[in-house]
Amino acid sequence: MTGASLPRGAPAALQRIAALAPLDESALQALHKAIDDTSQLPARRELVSEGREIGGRRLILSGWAARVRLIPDGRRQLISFVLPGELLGNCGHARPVALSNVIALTNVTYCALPEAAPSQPLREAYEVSRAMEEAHLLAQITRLGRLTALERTADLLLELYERLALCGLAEGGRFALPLTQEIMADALGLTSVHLSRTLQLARRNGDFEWREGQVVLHDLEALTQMVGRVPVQVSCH
Amino acid sequence: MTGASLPRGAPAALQRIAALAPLDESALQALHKAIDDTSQLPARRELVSEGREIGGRRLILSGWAARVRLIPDGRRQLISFVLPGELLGNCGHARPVALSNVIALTNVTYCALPEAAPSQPLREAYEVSRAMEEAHLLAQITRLGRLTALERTADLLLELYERLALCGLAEGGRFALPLTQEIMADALGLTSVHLSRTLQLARRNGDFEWREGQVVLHDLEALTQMVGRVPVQVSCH
DNA sequence: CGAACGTTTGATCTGTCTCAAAGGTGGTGG
DNA sequence: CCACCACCTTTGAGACAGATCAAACGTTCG
Repeated sequence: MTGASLPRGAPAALQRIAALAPLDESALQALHKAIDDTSQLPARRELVSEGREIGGRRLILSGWAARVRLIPDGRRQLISFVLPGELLGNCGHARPVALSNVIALTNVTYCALPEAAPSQPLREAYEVSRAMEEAHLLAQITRLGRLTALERTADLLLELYERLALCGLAEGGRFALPLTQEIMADALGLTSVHLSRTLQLARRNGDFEWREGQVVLHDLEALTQMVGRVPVQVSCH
Repeated sequence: MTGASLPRGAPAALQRIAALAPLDESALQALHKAIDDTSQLPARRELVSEGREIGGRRLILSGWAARVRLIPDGRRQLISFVLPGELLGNCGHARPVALSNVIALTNVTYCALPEAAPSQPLREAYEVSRAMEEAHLLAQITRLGRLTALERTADLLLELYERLALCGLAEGGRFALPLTQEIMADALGLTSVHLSRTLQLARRNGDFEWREGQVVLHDLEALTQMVGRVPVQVSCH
């Protein structure tokens, strides 16, 4: 088994995986073994490219990535973020093809994940992770389709907060958001100019702040109420 | 095995399933058996309700359904359509919870589907269907986030055309669209008033028409080009 | 015939985009 | 250590897509 020091980000990522499904000793062992062999990718580089065969399942250990769709005329839509503890290439069928590009938004550390035989606890964790991914896509759809700029922004920040909290990267309404406003705008279906104004409005309202890479959500309850948000729940035990 | 007459819609639905993955004799047999026992649901009734445990995998044999998200203040976003040959409750983990409501938009015929053991060809079909569903969600996100009203409408109609064509319900740029403009507007993130005007614009342009439940896409190539659409591809054989 | 429902039309309002320029800020090289 | 450059954020003014509110117009159906 691995020595005392895990790679950067590994504990956080493991925390999330372990929370998805109860893992037995052999599953944990397999994960530790996988994490022994990590890779790095600098910001702006592609992790996955649309239309190409998917390499295999990977786990993000640290850093932010995003699924991106490009429109021929230059417009760009960010489909979803991929955070530490979350998976890439988590498909079930043979020879899957990537449905979108995935790019590193910051420097990213990741590792390959082992295949899991059916009925192994690891398989269950993969499946639950996949269901959560779907839940995030649904949330993104309602954001873009029916919320105003302010609501969209608040809702997305709340979602990111909840997701980061799962691996201990957010707490007390605060977390690090290492992105430019332009990227965030592409996720929200807004222009960066309008996002800038929206953020100012939120500050004036006292709803939330995002400055110098740090987000502060002043009142989680109130914000959740304001955007009519329901927390993600994917399975019942 | 079943007699000569299959339930309404069954051949179309089977056509799509069989195209997803090569099915062996026993898989086809299992499907036929499942289809022997169909259920009906009238329009506007709920097939699945958000937050409740999912019953099991179901196959739509005929009619249209939709996944819907409701916002407390009355706004409504239609996440995706569920068409004949497509699946409901197609999840992989234990005790899954519904992530959205699903309502019947027209009268719907459906049947329960059997569990498929891993490595059974049926399992592969389920997985491919699931990947396609994800592809449709991504498409919906880019539509809502980055396309104009006219582009959104054209893009969605093209998608529906392709999906319906998979089970022989669309051909030559034409298909039946048995919905109200209001429902379509909820899918497109528009108001029904604006959709009405957008449809008129499309008619004037000669791009496409939708009257009395019938859609005509005049030039599939040109339309596809116009909205920068890439056809859905989910796996490579 | 009237009621319910869906579509169309008109007038007006507003949220967000567009284009352009001015400020920061951090990094790099001289 | 400063000057410069690249990149990000902010500000301003104006344009436009789409929302809103209201009413008229068709259908269909009891």
